[in-house]
Amino acid sequence: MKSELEVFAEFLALKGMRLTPEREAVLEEVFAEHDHFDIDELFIRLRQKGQRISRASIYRTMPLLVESGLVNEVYFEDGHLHYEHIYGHEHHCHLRCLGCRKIVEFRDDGVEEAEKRIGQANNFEPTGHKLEIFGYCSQCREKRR
Amino acid sequence: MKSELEVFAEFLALKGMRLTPEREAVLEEVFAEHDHFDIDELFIRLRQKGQRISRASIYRTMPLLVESGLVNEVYFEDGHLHYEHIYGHEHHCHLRCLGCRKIVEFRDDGVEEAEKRIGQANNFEPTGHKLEIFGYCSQCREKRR
DNA sequence: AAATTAATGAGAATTAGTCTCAGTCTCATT
DNA sequence: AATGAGACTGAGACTAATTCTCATTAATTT
Repeated sequence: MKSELEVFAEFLALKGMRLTPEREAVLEEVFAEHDHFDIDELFIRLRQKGQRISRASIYRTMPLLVESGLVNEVYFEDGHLHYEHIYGHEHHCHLRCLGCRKIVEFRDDGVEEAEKRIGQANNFEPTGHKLEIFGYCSQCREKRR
Repeated sequence: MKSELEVFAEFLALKGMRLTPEREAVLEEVFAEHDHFDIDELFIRLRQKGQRISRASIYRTMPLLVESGLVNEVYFEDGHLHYEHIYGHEHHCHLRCLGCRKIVEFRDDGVEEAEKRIGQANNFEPTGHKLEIFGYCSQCREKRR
């Protein structure tokens, strides 16, 4: 399997774009931790590691990472977008606890099938889906009693 | 079945808040058309109907409508949130065409079951879900050939 | 009616994200 | 090694969505 760097390099090459140190730094940091993140977090993490990168470059790089299929926009909350890296991970969706805001990833074959079924029923050719289930985790359920 | 106005009035009363003419106008306009909308559209529609309401009041009212379960945040796009009224409608999710941006509503029992199943598997008590399926509608599929 | 409380509009403030532009870097060609 | 074309960068100006402030108004309670 190709490394994310290879994937990104090929993607950029195909678009006649360059793999610059800044883009590489963003890519690396995005894959450095397995957690959802937002632009500001990424900026701060990069700065802490001594990278001298501007916010503008991060904002410019993110859509490229999304377009190349390495990264996903997970949700919009607190007034800004949140991302996750997805390359190298099986497709998954999210459970979100309305109490503590914890997020749990899950995988479910039924949902994959539903995508196909619903696509057919509506004459759509599905390319993917995003499912969020809201609710309360066991701890928060306890507290609510 | 209660009217949306009754639902909203009860919700507000429960929170010690008032059902003002402005809040009522927003509520009414939200249910006046069955279509997704954003704040600005709503503001313009209200103005066109002669309502003298400020954007601030609309922004203040929307979270109340969402919290009371009458309205849903559908998605974040073009830099702002889009809403739909849901009270009185069966729960549904959305197919989104990546070509023409058309949105089609669908209902699927399998997804409802998946919600329960996934909740149980992860020790969550689900209260709802949001599923978006991305893809291409038949027209856009043609064009892409 | 007075006091209290909630809500409003207007516009200032904030914030995420985009855009501009002058200077830099890369790379293919001389 | 120098050149030129394009791609890329950072800094900060800009835009647009949303929130906040505050003086005023409206409703409710006393």
